Amino acid sequence: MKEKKKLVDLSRAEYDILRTLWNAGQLSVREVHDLLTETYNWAYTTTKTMMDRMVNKELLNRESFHGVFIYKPLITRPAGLARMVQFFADRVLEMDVGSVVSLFARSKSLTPEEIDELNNLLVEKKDGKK
Amino acid sequence: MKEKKKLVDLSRAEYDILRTLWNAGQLSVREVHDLLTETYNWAYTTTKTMMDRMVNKELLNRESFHGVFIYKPLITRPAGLARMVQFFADRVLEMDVGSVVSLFARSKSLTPEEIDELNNLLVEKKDGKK
DNA sequence: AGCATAACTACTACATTGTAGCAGCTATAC
DNA sequence: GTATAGCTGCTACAATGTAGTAGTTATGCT
Repeated sequence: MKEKKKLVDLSRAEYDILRTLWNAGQLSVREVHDLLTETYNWAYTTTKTMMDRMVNKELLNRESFHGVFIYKPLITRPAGLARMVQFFADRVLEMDVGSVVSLFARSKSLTPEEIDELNNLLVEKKDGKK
Repeated sequence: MKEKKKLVDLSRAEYDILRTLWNAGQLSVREVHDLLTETYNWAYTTTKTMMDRMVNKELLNRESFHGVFIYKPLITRPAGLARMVQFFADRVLEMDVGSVVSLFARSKSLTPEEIDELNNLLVEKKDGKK
């Protein structure tokens, strides 16, 4: 039996920060901030605080590169997605997660491997529950 | 021009409380608590606190009925859904809201009128944005 | 009728998240 | 070499998540 990886619960803000990092690979606070400024009208220090707390929670990792911190996600996109999809399927759409996951197949936003991973996480959760 | 109704941002917990009320029409704290106990393992007073704060925020209305408060939702289900759907479509699925709304047509969880209302709220938002 | 008990209510409290300012440090521009 | 701009650490305050306590009311039992 594989060790149980507990699914992370992400706030919407945390998810969006992770999202920019999943897309870009790694970014400075400034870069994340600029990318999110459309969505959240945060002060720069707000983005900073968020990201630093996420480092503490081990959602992000950071390394100093020539005097500036560069942040990387520590969880994969499917792992970050799993809870949100579960919630949305169960309680918003009130339909089976499978139907929702299949949407990802149509949007080009996840690779087949990622869809697999997502599916596993969701299935795993369903099993554990019952 | 109709007065602009600003879309509410609901936390997941608030949404779930509203959901039990949308289903039942009106309930006491105790009833909501019992229905949510599976999902959230809250203490009774937690449910109480949540619901009272929602009364202050005018998400719920309450009336004393024979000495016990009965709570009703003050916003409709489509109104409560709109933001969540928008977020999920835009940032999780990364596809057009329309595709997501159409899922509601297949799940029997919304009436056609509600789907219309939801669609209007979402379209309205899109217009305002651009 | 009179008290114990259970349930409900108001009030308070503490942790986390959302949001942001400030002060010190470094690099860069003159 | 000093002013400036950007980065960092630290602090703060409001809202949300989570819950305990104490007072009040209704109810059951004797």
